[in-house]
Amino acid sequence: MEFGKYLKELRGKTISQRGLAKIVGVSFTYLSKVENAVMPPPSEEVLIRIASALGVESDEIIIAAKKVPSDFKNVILEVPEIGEILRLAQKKEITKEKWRKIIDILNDEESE
Amino acid sequence: MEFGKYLKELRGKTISQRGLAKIVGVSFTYLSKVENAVMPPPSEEVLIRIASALGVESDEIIIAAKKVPSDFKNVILEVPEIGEILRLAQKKEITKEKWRKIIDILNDEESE
DNA sequence: ATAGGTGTTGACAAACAACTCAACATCATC
DNA sequence: GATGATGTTGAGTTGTTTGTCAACACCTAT
Repeated sequence: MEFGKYLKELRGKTISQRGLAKIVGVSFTYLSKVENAVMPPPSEEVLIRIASALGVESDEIIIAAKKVPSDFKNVILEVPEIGEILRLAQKKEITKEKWRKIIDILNDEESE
Repeated sequence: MEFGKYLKELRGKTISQRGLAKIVGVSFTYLSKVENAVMPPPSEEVLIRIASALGVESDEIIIAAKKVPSDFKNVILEVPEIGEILRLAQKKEITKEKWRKIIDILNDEESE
């Protein structure tokens, strides 16, 4: 889904462009252009403020904007294994089942 | 490790700034500044050309430049489970052992 | 019909990213 | 001590990001 529509739907139910713009600290004309894809999605800072204003997870909105959240970036750069995982996930189609197993391992408190 | 030093070491043994610059298609003065951290690391395109000129993996040099390789970015945005994995890896310290298990699962051809 | 609230559009701008070019300094070597 | 190969530095350039401001158009209720 395209970011503009995503934002428009998310905002439309609750608040006006001017209202959100005021809270977030940008101009409402800017929001309009973003919603209509006249302009690309905002910077991560602005996205985070939008998320908190609209009550959604900031990761969600940042990813909807097709950006990599910078806290993700930090883990990727620090943990070398992540690189290998990403490379594998890219090459082969990984089943839901496998992902579930993996997440189970990460969540497992016992084996520590 | 800082990128400038990394590049200087990598290049220094084999070739001059002018030599590398010629192959890569940038000015040697630029390389000098990058090596001395007067300027930030180059764009991903240039990093990739440097990698191939120096015979290293491009992911390695891109990560050394503290950037997220764009093929990584694609997987992250497409596979929602990755987000969850990154979030978990960020919160808790994950043991090498667990990472090994995970990579084993991803490599496992049998269970498919 | 006008006042208030809404969204859209065009033109512009500041800050940053990603460089180049000219000039200079250093060092080995012939 | 001139030549050539190397690395450094200052100033400027070009394009992209990330916005702003002024003006307008629409719709609704008074």
